[in-house]
Amino acid sequence: METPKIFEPGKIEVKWYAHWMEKGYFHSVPDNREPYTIVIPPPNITGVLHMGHMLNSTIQDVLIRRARMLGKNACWVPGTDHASIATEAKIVQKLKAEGIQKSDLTRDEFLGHAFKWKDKHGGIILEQLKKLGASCDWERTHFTMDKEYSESVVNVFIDLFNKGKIYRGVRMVNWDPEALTAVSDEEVIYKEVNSRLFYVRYKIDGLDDEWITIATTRPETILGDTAICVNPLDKRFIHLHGKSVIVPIANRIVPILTDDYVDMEFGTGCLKITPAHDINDYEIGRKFNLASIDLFNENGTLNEYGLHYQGVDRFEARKLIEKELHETGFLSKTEDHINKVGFSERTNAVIEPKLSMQWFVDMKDLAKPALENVMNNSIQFYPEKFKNTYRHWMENVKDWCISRQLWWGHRIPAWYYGEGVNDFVVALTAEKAASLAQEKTGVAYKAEALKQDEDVLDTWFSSWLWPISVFNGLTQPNNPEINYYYPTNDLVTGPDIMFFWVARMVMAGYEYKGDMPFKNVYYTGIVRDKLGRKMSKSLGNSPDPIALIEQYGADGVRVGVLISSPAGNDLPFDTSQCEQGRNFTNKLWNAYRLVSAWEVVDFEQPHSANMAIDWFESKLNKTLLEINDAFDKFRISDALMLTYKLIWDDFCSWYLEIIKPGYEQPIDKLSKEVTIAFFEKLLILVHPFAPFITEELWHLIGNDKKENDIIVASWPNAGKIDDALLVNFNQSEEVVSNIRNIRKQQNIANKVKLSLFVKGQVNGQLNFHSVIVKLGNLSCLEYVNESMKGAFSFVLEGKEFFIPFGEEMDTAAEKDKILAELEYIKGFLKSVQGKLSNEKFVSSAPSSVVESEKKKEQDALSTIDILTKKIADLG
RNA sequence: GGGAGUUUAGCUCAGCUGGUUCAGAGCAUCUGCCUUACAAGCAGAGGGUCGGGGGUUCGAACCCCUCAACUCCCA
Repeated sequence: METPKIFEPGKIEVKWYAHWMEKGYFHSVPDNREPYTIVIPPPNITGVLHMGHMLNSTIQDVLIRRARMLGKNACWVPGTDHASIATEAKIVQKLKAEGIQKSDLTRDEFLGHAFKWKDKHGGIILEQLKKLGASCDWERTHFTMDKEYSESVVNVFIDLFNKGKIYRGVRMVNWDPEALTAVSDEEVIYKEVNSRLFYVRYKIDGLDDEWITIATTRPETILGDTAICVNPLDKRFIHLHGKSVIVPIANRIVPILTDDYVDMEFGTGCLKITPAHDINDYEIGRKFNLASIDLFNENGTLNEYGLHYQGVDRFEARKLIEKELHETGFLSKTEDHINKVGFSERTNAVIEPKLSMQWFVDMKDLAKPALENVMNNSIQFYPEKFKNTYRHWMENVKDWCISRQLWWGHRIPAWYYGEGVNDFVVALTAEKAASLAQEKTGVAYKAEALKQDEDVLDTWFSSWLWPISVFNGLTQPNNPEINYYYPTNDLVTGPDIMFFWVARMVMAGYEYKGDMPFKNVYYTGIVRDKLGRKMSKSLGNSPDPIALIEQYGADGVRVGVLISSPAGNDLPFDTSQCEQGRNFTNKLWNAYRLVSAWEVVDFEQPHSANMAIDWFESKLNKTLLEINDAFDKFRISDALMLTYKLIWDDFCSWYLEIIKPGYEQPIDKLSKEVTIAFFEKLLILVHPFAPFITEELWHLIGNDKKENDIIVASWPNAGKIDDALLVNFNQSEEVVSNIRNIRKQQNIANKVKLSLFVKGQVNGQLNFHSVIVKLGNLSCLEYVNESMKGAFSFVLEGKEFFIPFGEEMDTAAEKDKILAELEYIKGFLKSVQGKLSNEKFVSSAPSSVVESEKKKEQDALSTIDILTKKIADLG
């Protein structure tokens, strides 16, 4: 049966993935090989594959596959994250659609629904990764809420609490009124918004018709004012020091304070203080011991302190209060104003600073080794520029709010035995808690009488243990697996989760393993669309990766996403890149078709083939070194491009064209064998990038019988490199290009054979004589002592090449061309001689540079000489 | 407001310690070709004051100053 002209990826992808799985190639167990470990950044359990995952996972798979071929024990641990806020929101939404309110359910009922849903829909993304070819060790798939994993998380909480690094307290936190939970500082995204600045008059208490005007962007919080504040140096207000004002609407009397925090330039220079609803006001409130009036319910509506606005949403209340202030004459004016507002990373709701009782991790000690070991490159960042960002965060790290008012997640193991703020103990089980409580108070408690904290932990409080817990390193310390695989080698992730995740894994690594969690962190860029916009579900500008795989093949897509994506740079993605990737796989396919069709006959190897083999061997070895180097530096795109060019240009366009016998002619045995051997090496080099087609070709090309698979083939070692030969071949390429160029310019058909004469070849033939004859389609290649008249010519490396004219050639055009060349070279000579006649250059430049300039001068002079003669010859 | 980074061909990017690897690559474009593995291809070609200005140097894409634009991080 005829091999199809076009590579069809669909069927073979399924076939080979199943084969690899069946053979257990992805599965790793500790042995005496060197381990190479990557833990996947666990995607949300509810997630579907998007372009970011594509990029990220392809890179990881490339690294893993190459490591496997290098003979390392490669282990890529997959898994998913429970993603508490996102998942809970999804489940709440889904229940709502079924007419069930979360508030109508008990915690256990809700979790029942959640787990059912997770079992049904969770982990779709892992199945999608398989389509991409990801060679994860699926037997090791973990989920951050697995039993043993959860145990680690809870135990870490208990441990940090016992070490005094976790505390509970009332603090100003970022409240998400939509998700109804506190979130960490990192989960708040600040954006500039167009808002308005409201100027509101407050009457001075005890004085007749004396007013002071404040400026605020949040008039709805007036009802929570417990002071106003001016700068002590502000002359405008000195007479008001010590006085009080009456808060409009609330009619409460509050003091005028002085503090240099107040910016005299901003607004009116007079600030209202609402300690419950602004972090800066909160600080001033603490300083002056002010009362805090919390105006809002958890969902962002006003509570009883909102008086007649009770139950109204905060933004609606802003409008209504503006109206009331206006009607009652308190509002003196409003101005347009741009300010920064915090939004929830998850729900996009406007964050409400809110005072509440939460759990925190004290980060100071944890940050120390985490900062140090990144700065001293024990842990390497690629690209290095992210070290700056990392350092800045670490040096200014704030305590981490880890409690979330949700149900989906790891429940905080704190147990309350009374109503007092400190009436709790922290323990794994209620029974343990009961005995601890007894120890603490001297009173006997029954386990059932204790009430467990209702909150769960921040998702990242579990994912920061990922590199340890996927090997059960906390529940079974020093087990053989953790000892073998930890620290892992490379982490591949986006810079957007450097603080959420990377930094905290480093902290947990040093705290619990006394060692780094990984040696290298490769930060990928963000995948953007052609217009430079971030790909997102809401914009609908993200192509469906699975559809892309179906269209271009998994290999094509993998090559497409990697071909222009250097570390840390954004990847402006366009499907044309997948097209390029697919074309590349097709090129490989057709190279195979050519080689496989050659019929072997035992006869002497042509000289040109012999030369091509010598050359390509050197070329391949040299490029292999470059590819290895690119990998070592995490320059994955470069490694791919080097591989791409080695195959497309060097192997297909040059090597195969030289080797290839004439139409329906057989090939000699040796050439075919060597070509197959080259092809196999090339397939190995492409395999990390394009696993499916390479496995297919590997078998088609003859490895089927040997029952070995390319996925476990050995990465080649670079053999000898003959640099002189490479240089020589380069020159021959140029000769051929020049011949082709003359053909093109003179409209000489490729089929017409030409004669080529060379002047200036001192000893015998050109190295690649036979190659030039073949690729130039020459009838003869001869060596002469005199310049030829009536011929096209070109000059390379001091040698003149002549192709005699046919009958009617345009000598005038040829002459113009040479004249232009002459002009150029004269200009060049002038600049070189300029340098050489500059005494300072000659005396201060290194001698090698001066020498090379002198050589340039000589070359230019002789070329000018040749060209001048040529013009004369043309008449 | 503070900090970091980027700016090189139409697009995406290389360019290491200032000097023949110095102006490069891939894609795109243009021109010939359905030449015998591949038109998802082959062969050629044209594209750049290296963001602007100034300086240091015998010599600057590279070092310094300055301006501009964009991006990211933090508050």
